[in-house]
Amino acid sequence: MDKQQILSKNQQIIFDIIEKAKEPIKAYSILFNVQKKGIKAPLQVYRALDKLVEIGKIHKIESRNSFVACKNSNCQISKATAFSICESCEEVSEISDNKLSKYLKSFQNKAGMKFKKYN
Amino acid sequence: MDKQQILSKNQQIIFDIIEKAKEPIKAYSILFNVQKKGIKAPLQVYRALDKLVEIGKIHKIESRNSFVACKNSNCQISKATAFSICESCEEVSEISDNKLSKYLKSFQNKAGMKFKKYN
DNA sequence: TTAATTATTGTTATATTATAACATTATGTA
DNA sequence: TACATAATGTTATAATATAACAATAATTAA
Repeated sequence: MDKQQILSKNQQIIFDIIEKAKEPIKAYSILFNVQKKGIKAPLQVYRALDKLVEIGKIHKIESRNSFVACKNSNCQISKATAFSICESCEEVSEISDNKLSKYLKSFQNKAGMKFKKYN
Repeated sequence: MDKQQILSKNQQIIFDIIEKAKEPIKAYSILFNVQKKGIKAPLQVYRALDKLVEIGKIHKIESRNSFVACKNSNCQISKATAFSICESCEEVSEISDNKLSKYLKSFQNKAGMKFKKYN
């Protein structure tokens, strides 16, 4: 059972934006989206992002400087998290813990594509 | 057999710096180091870095915005590359292709430490 | 329930990382 | 040689992230 973390005002606003987004979203893009809600400065966004990453509600895609909501409902911070990123369409998807080792062992997905990079 | 790539002047200068460095090194730190050799602008550094990554001579550690020389002598671009990063001392080491799957399967190294993140 | 502590917020300025745009020179190839 | 491609040089600017300081809200201990 995950202990349910209560988010602060800014954290909740910013988490909602990230969760609604169809794809990884950048800090300054988030900032643009929340200005109507009174969040005006980059630091307000970055602080919320730091916290959300820390408690495992979101992940940072380092190679994209972007953030996504965690899709593995039972994702614990201590578990390994990995993302596959399509080189042509840039689609990013979180790989669940079970799939992870399979993916990495075979280096190949169902469509026969091989992975070059893990970020 | 790897086809030996001949590096251009700037590429060679910048690769030498990275190879000599004991740890991952940042673009602007490289810039500082090569100014005595006539490389003055960030773009000159970034262009060389891009090329060196492309041909597999160096890797970018995305989460650190840093660059390291490839330590796997037979490392091919298409192969998976992974780094372990110590959370306390920040030491970064490249994991060779063979070790990779072992590391990821067991999620544990010889000292009994488990990994939280793969960047 | 006050006092002390910790987390969160607000704000301005600035540091760090990376690319756009344009002009020139060198290198490889038909 | 002529043509194409890769590499270089330079100025300006875009994009990403943090420092430093002040104030307020929430939590915990006495």
